[in-house]
Amino acid sequence: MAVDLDGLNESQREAVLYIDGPSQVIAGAGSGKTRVLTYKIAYLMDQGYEPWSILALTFTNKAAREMKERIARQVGEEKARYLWMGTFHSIFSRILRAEAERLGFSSDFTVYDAADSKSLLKTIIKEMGLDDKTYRPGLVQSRISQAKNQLVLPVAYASNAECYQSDVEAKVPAIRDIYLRYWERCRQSDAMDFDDLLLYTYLLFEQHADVREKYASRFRFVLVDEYQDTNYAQHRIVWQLTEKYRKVCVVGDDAQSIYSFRGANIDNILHFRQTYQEARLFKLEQNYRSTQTIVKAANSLIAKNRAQIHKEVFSEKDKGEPIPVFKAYSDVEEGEIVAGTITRMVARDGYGYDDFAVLYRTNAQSRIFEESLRKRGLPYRIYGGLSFYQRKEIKDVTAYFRLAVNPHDEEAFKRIINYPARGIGDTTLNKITSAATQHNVSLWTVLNEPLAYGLSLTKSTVARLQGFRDLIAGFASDVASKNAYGLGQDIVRRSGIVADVYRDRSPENLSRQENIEELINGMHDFCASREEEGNSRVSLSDYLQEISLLTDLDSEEGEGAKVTLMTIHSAKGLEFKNVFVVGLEENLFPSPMVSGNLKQLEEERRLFYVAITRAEEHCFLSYAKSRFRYGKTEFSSPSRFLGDIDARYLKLPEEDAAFSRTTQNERASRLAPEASSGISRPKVAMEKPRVVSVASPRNLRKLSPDAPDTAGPALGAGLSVGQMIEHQRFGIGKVVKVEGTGDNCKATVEFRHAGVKQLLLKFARFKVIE
DNA sequence: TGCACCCGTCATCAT
DNA sequence: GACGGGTGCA
Repeated sequence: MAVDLDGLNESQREAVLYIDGPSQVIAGAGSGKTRVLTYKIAYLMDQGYEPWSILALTFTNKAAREMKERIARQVGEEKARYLWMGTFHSIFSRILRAEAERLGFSSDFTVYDAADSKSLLKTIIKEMGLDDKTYRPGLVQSRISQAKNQLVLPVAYASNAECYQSDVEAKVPAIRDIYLRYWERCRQSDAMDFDDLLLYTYLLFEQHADVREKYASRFRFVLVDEYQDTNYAQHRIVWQLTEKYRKVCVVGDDAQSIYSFRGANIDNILHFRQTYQEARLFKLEQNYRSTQTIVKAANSLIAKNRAQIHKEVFSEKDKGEPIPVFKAYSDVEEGEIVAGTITRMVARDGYGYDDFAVLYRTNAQSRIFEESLRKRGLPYRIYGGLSFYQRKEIKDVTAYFRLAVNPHDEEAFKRIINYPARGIGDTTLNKITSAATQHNVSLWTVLNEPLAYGLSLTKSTVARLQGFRDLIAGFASDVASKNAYGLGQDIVRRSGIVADVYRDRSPENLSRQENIEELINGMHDFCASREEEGNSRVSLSDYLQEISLLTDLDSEEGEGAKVTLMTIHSAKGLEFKNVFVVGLEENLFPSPMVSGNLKQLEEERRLFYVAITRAEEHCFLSYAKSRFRYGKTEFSSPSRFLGDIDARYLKLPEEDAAFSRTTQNERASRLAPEASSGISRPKVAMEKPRVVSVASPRNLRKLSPDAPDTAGPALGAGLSVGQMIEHQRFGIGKVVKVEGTGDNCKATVEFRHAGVKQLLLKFARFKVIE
């Protein structure tokens, strides 16, 4: 089967067909980068590469999933599923678990998220008697993170002139000691933070030549997407894997490098050909996404940056309209303008709500838009900010999960040793911690024999500790035999969390109840889909691995078209018909934290470039003259970036037609022309998005202690012969038989394309469509 | 030891 | 506006 390359333009085709050695594809915004990657992977398989010998590293798991689906359409699902595709972090955590004992970790090691690592640093700083004002945990964390991204280990850090010297200058010389202790403590806890996932992968390959050779020869072709946002560690790992066979293709756009704060190094892409000297360079310059005006406006903006690879991005689509710049008098009015414009365009031009995105610099800006959209009844979804897994009650529950899988996990231990309250307070915990530090063992080890470690405790405290120990040990012994869903339910009940949260019906508790139920239901879905794929038992450990690297973007949630609200960073790689880039003010965008630093200022400009180039048909820019921040109203002036765009492509607010970085003349407080037409419209009553009924057990199962499992009608009761359903994997089919009750309820379904299947309703994922 | 309450502090972007 | 730490009382 030959891959059909007709859908590609000349330069795309060249980039796809070159597979003899290293190559670099510089892909302008909207130039079909993903297209090139998917075709190239399909072509590789066509040329005899086995799917499992191809490694493709993407920026988000969602991007990987979508790419896999696109490839599956070309080469078939049964081949595509064996491709190695995912983020650096998820792929390498898989490899690290397989090879964990080489590094002195167990294969069930915990992944510490940013909050865990910050909390551990706080503890260490306190233990060392350092002042946490000088040694701010956030600062220490970012220093250590930087070091790890540069592959600098604690010992090297201490003797590394550059690192240590700059700490001395910043008057924080003890960071090297904190780093060492933090490193040891993570190992003690059998835990890795996000940066460790890369650093230990590098060390694994560096210290174990056989392991490196194993993976270097397994992955005969390595592709890296968004290469402009890789850091040094990632760059080195790619080198370790490809140095010998030199089959590597990196794709990226230096103009869209926006993650330097996470250690991303734009030089990786600028200097790629110094690393791989024989590398071929391909450029994709035709933009298929946006109107000519949008592309030209973006080009005129990015031309103000100095360091970049020269390219001429052009579009042959419609010319399009000039980009309106809205001036609002306040942040609230900015929200009104955006909501009003969306309402108008939906009513007048027939757009759907999912054709709109509101992009901002900081998450804190989302609230205003949330309110203005809600006021008009427009459906929306916010990405980022406090994610589901960061909520307090969810962290409490998952701390139990983590401790069951890995009892040495210090952060999980501290979180729940006294939640729900069981009479083990700070005094006791401090005794345990200091004994653990003193003997270089984990908290769990001390808990097992508190008296042997010389803890002076009252009889009743010893009994309470024993109770907690037995509780966790009981869960731990179930990890190997029970599936994640069953054990998860068990844990929330037996730990006392359910009793605590269902104590009363206060609004906070109701929301906590809902969240915990959603978590447990999510576990059910997770187990069900893994079991449908043929895994016999899906363990709690599998579940934790899955969620530890999930991001907001990865969750496919909610039916119905919704307006997207997200930061520009999260919008990378996405596209929308209509985009609002909001908050274009000095002291906000560019961020005040970068003022004076040219390199960082250029990154902010690239960020703006990314924002504009997300738009296909219409792009809108806006700024507010005043904004409520830090508890008071602040006045602001328009962002200097507005002046960086060639005015030919903009439609400036009337009174600012002569806008050019000179001062604004203050007029009477009335709306800009664009604004008034938007917000004076009558409210439009919005139809709620139609939701089809979901016949999964999800809605029926409640966790309430008085009404365990038996609540709700028998499962499958809603399904009857003759109904049409849509199954997640088998597609549309007709129910021809329903038998059994409760957990054993089975349906026989004739699918249009997949044939006749028996579905165990307990596991099946489908919805009733008529 | 636990809880309620008050006050001071600190605010990007996120795998 | 949100959260953590400290305090005072049961």
